[in-house]
Amino acid sequence: MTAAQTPRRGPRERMVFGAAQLIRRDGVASTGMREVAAYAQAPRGSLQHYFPGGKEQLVNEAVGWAGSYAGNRIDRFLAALPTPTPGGLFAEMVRQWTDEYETAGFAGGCPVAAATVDCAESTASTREAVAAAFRTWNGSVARALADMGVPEERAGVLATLMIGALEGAILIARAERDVRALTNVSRELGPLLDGAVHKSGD
Amino acid sequence: MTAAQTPRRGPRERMVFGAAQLIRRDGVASTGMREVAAYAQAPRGSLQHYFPGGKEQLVNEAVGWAGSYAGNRIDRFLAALPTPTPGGLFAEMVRQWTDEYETAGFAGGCPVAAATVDCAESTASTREAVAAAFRTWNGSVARALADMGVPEERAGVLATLMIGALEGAILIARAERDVRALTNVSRELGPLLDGAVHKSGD
DNA sequence: CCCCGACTATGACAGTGGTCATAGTAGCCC
DNA sequence: GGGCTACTATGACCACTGTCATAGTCGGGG
Repeated sequence: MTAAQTPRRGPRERMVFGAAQLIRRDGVASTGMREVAAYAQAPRGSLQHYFPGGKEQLVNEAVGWAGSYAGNRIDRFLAALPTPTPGGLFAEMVRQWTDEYETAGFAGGCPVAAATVDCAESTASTREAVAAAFRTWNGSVARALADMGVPEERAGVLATLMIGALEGAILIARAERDVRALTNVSRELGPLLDGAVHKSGD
Repeated sequence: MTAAQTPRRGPRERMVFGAAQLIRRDGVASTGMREVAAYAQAPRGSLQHYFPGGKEQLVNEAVGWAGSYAGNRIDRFLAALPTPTPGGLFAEMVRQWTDEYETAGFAGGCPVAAATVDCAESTASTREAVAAAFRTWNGSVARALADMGVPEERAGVLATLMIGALEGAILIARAERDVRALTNVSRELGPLLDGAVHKSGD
């Protein structure tokens, strides 16, 4: 999961990836450009070369990367599920985090959430990047739900519920250093989500 | 809701309150001590007098204040509800945020969430303060649910679900500058919460 | 060989942060 | 009044940030 473990990518992509990693751990403001370069094992001089827009551009790209990653992840979860159900998908989304927290500790949260908290009011372009990331993510989840038989108009709403509940649970889990909030939310929401399937006549 | 509007309190409390306000808007790292003093209309020299522990202490007290505030708020919501139900309480919790966002704009989020994102990994004492704040808040909600007839062992779990879903929805609403996520989560979770009442034989 | 573009390498700069040191004021008690 | 405590006031310090300027390296095409 660290940048050093994926040296195959070019330095530019490593820096975007590394920025996302550092942001989700320390927040946007506490993540320095020099730190990103060092973490990505990239030369400091490359920062201004690849990101002439400065930190703002780097952060926005990191957020965009995180949004795409989350979206793609949904498709992979779907493919891995033997019999896809909304609750099963949500359980997989949650499990990604419980797995990380149990094996790697509670160091990091969601980079999109971090960027929202730190930049929503101060940096307009980053706020838009965050909104776009949530949109991408939400779109993937909604599409997955629709494929499972959830009516179109409810798929988007439930996708937002899933993402929101997950983000909140991540927050609480990190604060408490306990995955309890994550497992709770998965168990409680599972039946509700499954109940939304195929009830078009509701 | 601003510090300037509540000049009755002493300077120390104004600074704690003001810190919470600034943190929830810009995050912990982007909130300066000088800025807090100016915002609270308190002398800069008082910072080191009242908070010898520095910024860490100020932030921790701000987080603690926010936790108590959120907890007390629950009791007031309960008192205001004609016929208290879990879903009704949750709707009130959500409405506090939709009201703020519709009248005052999307400038601020939850200070506890901001402190979690910015300090969970870097500052141990703040992480504990955040955990305590969530514990306080969760305790108030759980007690309210229990009073409404939710079995004790489920009250705590559902309280965490409510707080988590609310926090996540706040995040998304701020990113999108739209209360949609908040209203969605309230509508979707309401029936689920109400269904938990009085089912001790479940 | 030389030029040129892509990329790297550093040093400097101006701004800001939290914190400390020091001095000053106000009010109360003896 | 003297002295003590609570609080205020300000300037300085040092670490650090994002950004820029400048120069260097390297590889390929003319």
